Amino acid sequence: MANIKDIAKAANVSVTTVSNVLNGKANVGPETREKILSLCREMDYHPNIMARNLKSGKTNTAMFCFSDFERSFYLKIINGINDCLHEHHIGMIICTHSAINSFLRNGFVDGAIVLDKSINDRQILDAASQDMNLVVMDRILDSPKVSSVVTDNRASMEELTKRLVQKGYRRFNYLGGIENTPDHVERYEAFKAVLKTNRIAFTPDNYYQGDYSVQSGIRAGNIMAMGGNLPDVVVCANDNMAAGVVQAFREFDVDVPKRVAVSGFDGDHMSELPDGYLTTAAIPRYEMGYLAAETLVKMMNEGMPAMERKIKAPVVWGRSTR
Amino acid sequence: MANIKDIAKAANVSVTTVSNVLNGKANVGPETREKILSLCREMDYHPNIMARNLKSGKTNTAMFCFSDFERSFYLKIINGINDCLHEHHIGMIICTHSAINSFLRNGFVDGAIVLDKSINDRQILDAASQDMNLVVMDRILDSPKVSSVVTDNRASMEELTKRLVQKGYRRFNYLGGIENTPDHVERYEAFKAVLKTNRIAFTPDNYYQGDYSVQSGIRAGNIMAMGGNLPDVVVCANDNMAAGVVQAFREFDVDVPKRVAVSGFDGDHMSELPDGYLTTAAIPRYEMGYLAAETLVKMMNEGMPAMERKIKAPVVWGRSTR
DNA sequence: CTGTTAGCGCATTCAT
DNA sequence: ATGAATGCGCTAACAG
Repeated sequence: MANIKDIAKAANVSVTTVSNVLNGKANVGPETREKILSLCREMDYHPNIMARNLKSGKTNTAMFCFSDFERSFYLKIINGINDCLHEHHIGMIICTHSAINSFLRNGFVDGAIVLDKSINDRQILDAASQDMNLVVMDRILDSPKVSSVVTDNRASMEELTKRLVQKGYRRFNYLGGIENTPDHVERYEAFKAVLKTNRIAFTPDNYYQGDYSVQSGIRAGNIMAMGGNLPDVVVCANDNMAAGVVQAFREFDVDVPKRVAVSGFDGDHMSELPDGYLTTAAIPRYEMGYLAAETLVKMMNEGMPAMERKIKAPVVWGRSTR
Repeated sequence: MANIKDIAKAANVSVTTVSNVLNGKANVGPETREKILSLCREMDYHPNIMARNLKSGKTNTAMFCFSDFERSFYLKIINGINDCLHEHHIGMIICTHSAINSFLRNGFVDGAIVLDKSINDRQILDAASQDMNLVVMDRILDSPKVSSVVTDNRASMEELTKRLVQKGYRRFNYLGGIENTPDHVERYEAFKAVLKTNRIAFTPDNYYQGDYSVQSGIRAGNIMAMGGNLPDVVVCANDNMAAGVVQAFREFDVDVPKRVAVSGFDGDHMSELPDGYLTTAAIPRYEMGYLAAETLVKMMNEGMPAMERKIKAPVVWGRSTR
């Protein structure tokens, strides 16, 4: 592989001149520039990135850290991140939990986007204190050096609930997720707030406790159907549970949406229900990835201070509601 | 960030000694070694990978190149690749078509796994001629320097068909994919060979032409049902088309599998059919990723010559067959 | 407009 | 068992 020295020798100039041409400096004569450029093409010269990085102290590479390979929506996030980074000519490396510590410290990357629950806040703050540019997804860190990109649970659930009310639904059941998780709290509170504003009754009887799993949705659906506690609509804290509820209702011959409507939250493809069936707040995965990357790039390139971005999940209407 | 010089100074030794300790050389006194090691911990020293790479001429990083972010099974492949590379302490970077040329030439990676149809054979052979270690997936290159990992279409379709015959199916329809694609040719030929061996009749009437899409499956299914040409089983060249056939049959109240059984090929999750419904040859995505990575690592580390690996897709029985 | 020089952080001879 | 010197390929002061 030809290096800059070879080019310089062949062109009868110094490496500096070659370097200047390569980096677009103005202080090079036109014919010298041309000669060097054509020589580079002829000799198939490509600058050695390692050397360039070593010199500049930067790598022009960002890392995306995640751990759950089961959820296909990660691919969409990766897609968004990749597109943005590529537009800015920044390389992307992917790593999982086990690799993060080594990568983060040895100057292999200039920044990272972290979406990996197995990495705790402490580790992230540690990395941030070493001047690593960081963006976390799906969590918020109380640090002025770490940006975050999260779903706007409140606004999204608010809109979903509002529109359900507008459609005429009055008797609501709510199937919550794991208690104390921010997702649960925010979605549930937003839901209750809208009902309250509309003076629609909501009692503890109307609340069911789930754990985000399809199973817990089935359980809750069974209980509702068997107990005869069938509302106009069951609002679920995520799609999985909504799928479970639908499944349970099917067993009991409870027509969805004629007898009871069902809504979810997430908007990812599921094997349980056909695409487009479930009314839900669809988290825009690609866009969130893109925005996370964009945020990171601005921090890396322009020294932008850390910021927090909440992304609203648009409501998608399916056949599970009228 | 502390560097090797800082450590050497603090330990009152030369950088050479520190380097030797870090790289596990034997020629260092035990107490000196301990002192240096503890100093590294104290000062939170991490070797600068860029410098190390520049020096060694290697990057210890591999690249996975793909382009289709819509297909969720890519995540499984990535998972397999990642696991293998990580076991060997090799970093992984992901890139898409647009980035490959720059990455491949400037010494940013030591090798690459390519699963991107928008990259043509020529580009790959070019890279190989520059001593880049390469593994291609889902295609075979006629080059002694490029390894390949592909699905063993013949063996898989053979087994699937054999087992269908064993189960008593005698009247077969076949729904083929796009003509001249290796996948189509290999699967179709294997299918026909098994029927022939078993002296089971198969005429052009029993062949339907599809294009791998769900739509083309629906069309074929409609034609079969409307024409009254219903066999015991429809063997499809992929899952998508099988899903289409099932859907068409449902419209015509043709019971699957009681009246007609249906089989597919691929084994990826689909939104059209519930998981576990379709009998199919399930391509082991994770394993193929892992094997591709393993092959690459051996080429990189042990100079293993290029090789070709065919991976059999195990038959998975679902409810679409008896 | 062009060249000389120094050094990024590290591994690797070759001495001692 | 330890150290001094050299250079990987490149960029950037500084000189001319």
